[in-house]
Amino acid sequence: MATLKDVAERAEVSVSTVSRVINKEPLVKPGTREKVEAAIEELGYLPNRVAQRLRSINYRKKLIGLVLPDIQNPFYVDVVRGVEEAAYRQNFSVMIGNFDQTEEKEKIFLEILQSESIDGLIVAPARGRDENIRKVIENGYPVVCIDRGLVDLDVDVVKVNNEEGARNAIEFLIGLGHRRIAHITGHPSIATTRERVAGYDMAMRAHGLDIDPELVRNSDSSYQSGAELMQELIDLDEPPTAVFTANNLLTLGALKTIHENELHIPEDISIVGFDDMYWSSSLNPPLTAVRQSGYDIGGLATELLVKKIAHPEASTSSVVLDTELIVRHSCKPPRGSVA
Amino acid sequence: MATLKDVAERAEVSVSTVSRVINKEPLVKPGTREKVEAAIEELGYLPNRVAQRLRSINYRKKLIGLVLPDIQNPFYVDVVRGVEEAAYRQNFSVMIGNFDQTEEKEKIFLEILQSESIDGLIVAPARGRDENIRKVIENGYPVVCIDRGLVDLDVDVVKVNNEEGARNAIEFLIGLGHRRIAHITGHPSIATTRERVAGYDMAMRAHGLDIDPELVRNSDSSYQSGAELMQELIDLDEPPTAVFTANNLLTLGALKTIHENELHIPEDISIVGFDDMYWSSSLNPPLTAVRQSGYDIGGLATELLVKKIAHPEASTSSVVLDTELIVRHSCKPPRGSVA
DNA sequence: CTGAAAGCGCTTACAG
DNA sequence: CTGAAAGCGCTTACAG
Repeated sequence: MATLKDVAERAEVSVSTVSRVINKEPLVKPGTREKVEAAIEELGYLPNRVAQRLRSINYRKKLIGLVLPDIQNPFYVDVVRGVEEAAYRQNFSVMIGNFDQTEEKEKIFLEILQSESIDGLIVAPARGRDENIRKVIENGYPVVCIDRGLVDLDVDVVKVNNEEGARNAIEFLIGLGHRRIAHITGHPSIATTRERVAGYDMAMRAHGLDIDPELVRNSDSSYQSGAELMQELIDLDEPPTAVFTANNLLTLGALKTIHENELHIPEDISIVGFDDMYWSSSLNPPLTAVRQSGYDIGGLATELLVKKIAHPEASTSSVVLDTELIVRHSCKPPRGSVA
Repeated sequence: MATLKDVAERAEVSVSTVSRVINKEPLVKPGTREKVEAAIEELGYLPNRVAQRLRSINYRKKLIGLVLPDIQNPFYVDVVRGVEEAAYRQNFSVMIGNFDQTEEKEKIFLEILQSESIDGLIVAPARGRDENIRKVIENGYPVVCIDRGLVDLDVDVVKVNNEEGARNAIEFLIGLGHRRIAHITGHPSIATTRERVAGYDMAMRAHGLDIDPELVRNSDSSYQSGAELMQELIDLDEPPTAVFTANNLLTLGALKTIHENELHIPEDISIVGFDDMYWSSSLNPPLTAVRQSGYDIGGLATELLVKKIAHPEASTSSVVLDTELIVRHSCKPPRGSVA
């Protein structure tokens, strides 16, 4: 591939000059600029970003890292799209690591990304207290967290109002007449889990409903555990009339179990899931869900990060977006209710 | 962050020696190696991959590019996982580009990846005749295609036997007694589309069934068109009793329309989709599907690419994997049939 | 407005 | 077995 030097020779100028036109610096005589641009065109020259990155000072490496817990979760796919879009718009490349919920893989990715000399990092921390990420921050990299923050560290974070989202879902169910409302939640060490549980508690208490600990079940946030916990709920002496699932994967897992048990939604049981999917209407019946836009979260996180890269001294800021309850057809009043 | 030089000073050796231990070259005295390793440990040194990449000869840059048409399609998510897994196992980083089915974005990504000086590229071409990819190959980059090849170029490809997969699906439906079987296909310029249509044709003819052109409908492979084409099919004077959808997104779109029309699966209409999903059992009823493993395809493609990077002169090879028909509950004999 | 020179953090012959 | 030196393709002061 053609190099800077090739272009310089062709245009009969120095490499410094070529570098200047590539970087759109103003102090180049128009005629010179044209000669150089012609040479670039003729040679099909593409700047070597690796060399640029090596030579550049910190905030111009034009590479950000994105580290995600689970790329199989459609929510994070939306995040990827949002980040990519925003990053490429500002001429940043993005390197993605998916760590399948294991801290070991998270650590490896974080090291690789630092080795790749990123300008900064967008990450959804595995746990609220995340040593791996703390180390990255100590190494001086700008970091913005998405979806959830870090308990003991002051970082930028872009997230959604989980408590309110959960509360709205539960109040919707209560409004329909449900009293025995179950909640299948994620891993308790994840901040979003605790916030969603808090929203559940708050709505229940606000309506004078007791919280039956049997109805609130933990898991590791996976499809598999959504399926298992739903079965436990169904097997209860007094099963719930409605269930609120704390994420995409849990929802899908619960749905599988409900169908296997030949229970009908919403007649036998109502369900509302946290996280909407573009194909929620393809489920039968169409799913009522709490929508958070992964695309927007990813986009905002990227913009925040890019700003932070340019001004590392700026104080941390956090963005909290609202959720939206999308009512479709997976809920109705419980049997025998007069609502 | 600590550099090679820092480590060298600390260990009181030259940078050459440190470089040798990092690269696991054999000719280092054990004692020296230990001193260096201790220094690396103490400083928390991580090699700068950008510098390594810049300095390295071609096949040691340790970076591959992955360019995908649509990361919202769960099949490609599986591909990503397969590629990542295999790549990191061999100490390669991977940079991902998602081009949302547009040739313009594909071109941009391809340029970025070349600028990042990748060792090679894994790509699912947008179209059978893809000028963007041809250019990359001409620039001398090893390329392996997944899912579909290039019509006029001899490239390595890892794919699935689409014709057979489609044929199996249709024969299953015919075996159930269906005669009016519709096929919602992807964009005709994509090779997989044509192969799947060929499988459909073959099965129909083999059983002496006429192919009603009204029942075979094209689209751009998206969720939206799956939904629209399904509606057209339903609105036919003599609607099909079964439908075969050519990919994930098309299946989900068709499902949405079927539910909106309050048609029951499988009583009113049977459906089998190309592409299985880990949550196919969460659909109601659980979906019968032709399974192809994106994970395996991604993994194999990566191994092939890594080999090709090491031996660019090797002749092209292609791997064709088998599909598997996963029978669940979305199909049954048509009404009034005696099967 | 333009060029010569240094240097980013490494690897790779070349000597010894 | 180890070190000094060149160089990957750029950017960035420094002169002019």
